[in-house]
Amino acid sequence: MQSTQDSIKNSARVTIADVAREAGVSKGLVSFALNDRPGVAAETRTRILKVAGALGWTPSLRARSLSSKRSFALGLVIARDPEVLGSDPFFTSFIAGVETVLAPEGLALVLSVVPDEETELQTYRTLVTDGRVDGVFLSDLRIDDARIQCLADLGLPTVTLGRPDQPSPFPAVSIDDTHGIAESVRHLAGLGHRRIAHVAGSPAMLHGSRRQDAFTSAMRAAGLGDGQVVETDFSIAAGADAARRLLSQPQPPTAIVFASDPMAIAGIGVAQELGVRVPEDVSITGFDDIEFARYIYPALTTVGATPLVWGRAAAITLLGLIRTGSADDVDLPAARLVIRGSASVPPPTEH
Amino acid sequence: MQSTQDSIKNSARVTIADVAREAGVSKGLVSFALNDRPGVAAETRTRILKVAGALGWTPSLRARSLSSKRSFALGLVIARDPEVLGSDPFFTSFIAGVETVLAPEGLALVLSVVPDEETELQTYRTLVTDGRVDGVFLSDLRIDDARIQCLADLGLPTVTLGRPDQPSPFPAVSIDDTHGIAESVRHLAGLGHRRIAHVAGSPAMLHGSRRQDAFTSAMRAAGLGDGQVVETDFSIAAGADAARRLLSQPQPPTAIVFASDPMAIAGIGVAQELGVRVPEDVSITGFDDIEFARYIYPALTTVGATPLVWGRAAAITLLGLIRTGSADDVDLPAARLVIRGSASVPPPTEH
DNA sequence: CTTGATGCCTAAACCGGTTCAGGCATCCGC
DNA sequence: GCGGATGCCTGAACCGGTTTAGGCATCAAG
Repeated sequence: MQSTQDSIKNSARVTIADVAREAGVSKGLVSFALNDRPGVAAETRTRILKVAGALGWTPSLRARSLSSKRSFALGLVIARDPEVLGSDPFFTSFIAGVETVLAPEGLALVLSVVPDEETELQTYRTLVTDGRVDGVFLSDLRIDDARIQCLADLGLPTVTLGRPDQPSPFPAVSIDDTHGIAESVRHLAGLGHRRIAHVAGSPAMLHGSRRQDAFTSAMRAAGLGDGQVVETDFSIAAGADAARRLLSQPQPPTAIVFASDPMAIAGIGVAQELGVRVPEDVSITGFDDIEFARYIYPALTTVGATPLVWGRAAAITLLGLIRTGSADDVDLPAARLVIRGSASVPPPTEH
Repeated sequence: MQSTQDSIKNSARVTIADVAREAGVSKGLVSFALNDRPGVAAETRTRILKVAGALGWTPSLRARSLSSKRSFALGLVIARDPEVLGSDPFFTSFIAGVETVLAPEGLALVLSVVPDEETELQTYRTLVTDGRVDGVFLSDLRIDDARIQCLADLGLPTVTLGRPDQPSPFPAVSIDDTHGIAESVRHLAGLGHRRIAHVAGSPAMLHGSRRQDAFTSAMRAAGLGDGQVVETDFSIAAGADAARRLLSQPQPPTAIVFASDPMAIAGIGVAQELGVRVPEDVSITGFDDIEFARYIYPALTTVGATPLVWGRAAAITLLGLIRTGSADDVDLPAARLVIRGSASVPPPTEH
């Protein structure tokens, strides 16, 4: 009978009950010992641990999830057109940063890519009712963002990537991007540019409008007026259109500050196509310092973001929030300008 | 007492037991009715469903996971340097395609980004012992890929992206990329190029070596010898290096076929930096048709991949495999050449 | 009128953990 | 020597589903 049982056991999962029987204690005590909780004699605890190790016991995530009402996973919902998404390396790096924190803790990342905001809200609701995640990262903050209220109503622990423009019950992990934009403007002004334009991101998105404000402020501070601004939706196509419009004017700007690298790269492409030399005829700066920035010609002068670091910080903050119930805002070091070849002195032939 | 219970119930989850009590049947029968299983009278079934709807019952994924030993999630493990990963829009589009299948089914995608292969294998093991996923997508197939055996040993349902070079127990969802490379070579040969080089991807990766073979075959078929080949690791940096080496030769090629768009874009950058005009002095083709390809200058002639479609197909196949225990290989339409401005007739000044 | 099959349903075990009430010693102070 | 606190441990309930064994009618076949 026993040998039969043994051979059966081989194919079955080792449970906490097996450990308890083998160690001669109760199931409950095994659970206590395994979770480092007080109320277990030191000697008993080591014996239980030894037995568990010998038996090759592994906790069942599923059972743990059910009884502890946790899921040991974090969620990230991305609402973007897949086409646009692909060109933006932000998320892959961000996720890689998140993983460096999650993996050692045995936590998983649940990722959703959805087409629009309505679906996104629905996805959050599903994640909660399914108990799929213990918390989420909220990215791509928008002006008057409906998702904040939605997540607050759902009671889902959340960390926002950036500080919302509205009262938010959630900790924010932010990186100051206005500084980098200001630096770009100062850099260009210092090179002698006076007609500097800005290809802004979407004004509906917080980082879009913030960068745009930073641009205007910096222009004024430099005594260069408000500067021409073209608003886009952050897509490459829109960036290219904006560049075409700016450069086709009777008196085009001598420098363009783009709100993102993909748009800036498209801008360089448009300039070249129009026969406008970069940086001789027009200087161009970007934002993000994506890998391509180094490898196109001329290499892109841009503001270096650090999505990997951001991911780490956000993950650490979210874990803290989940475990302790509260977490402080985190401010990452401001993004700095990386000077390369796409920005130079303005053309001398200016009247 | 009842009103007290009612108010308590408000804050608690509606369980299958509540439905059973309200409908005047047993828990088991409710489960049967909810899962469309035979053995429930039609009238009883509708009554149970109505009660469940009225009570706002939602199945507990966690409880379902525990008892049914499924996790209702699929996994994707990506082993790449995050830096390299960011420039490659493949995965984001692929994931978006996967999501279109998963979301309506109420399934989730668990994503891992790991730094190296050893960690990747460990991640698969963890996913299995944790019962975190019901199946995985295996991407970036390598020559003599150790992961196949690992996944087979783990008994984890898997779909491979592409057909492995070894016996594999898993269904493969493939797209023929050799055709596109051949088309590229024929296109260039047709334009009059005779010295065509290939910047290959990693020879350790299946799609790298396959494209390289396709290049060589196509060259021979066109009567142009083997063609010069430089192997890389698919990184942008390596692509740039390769282009620099090729173009700095005494007799540089008049056309370069790159194994990926990011490398091709870097190649165009290098050419411009060296004062080599594209396409006048050197023609360049890529592979993938990433969004940037359209927006750089000159616009990239490249082979159009369809990662979104691939994601959909892979997800459908994996679901089929999980549900029925087997699935057939799927062959997606071959990737086709997209002709843009980066490839043109070779320079006439050739001796 | 039995026998057996079939259809509908119940009760209870089960998945594998967590948690809580309480039992029994032991040790403390008074 | 006694009441109470403390430490260690057990047993059982619990999380919320799925699944199986079996009970009871009903109905067709023999």
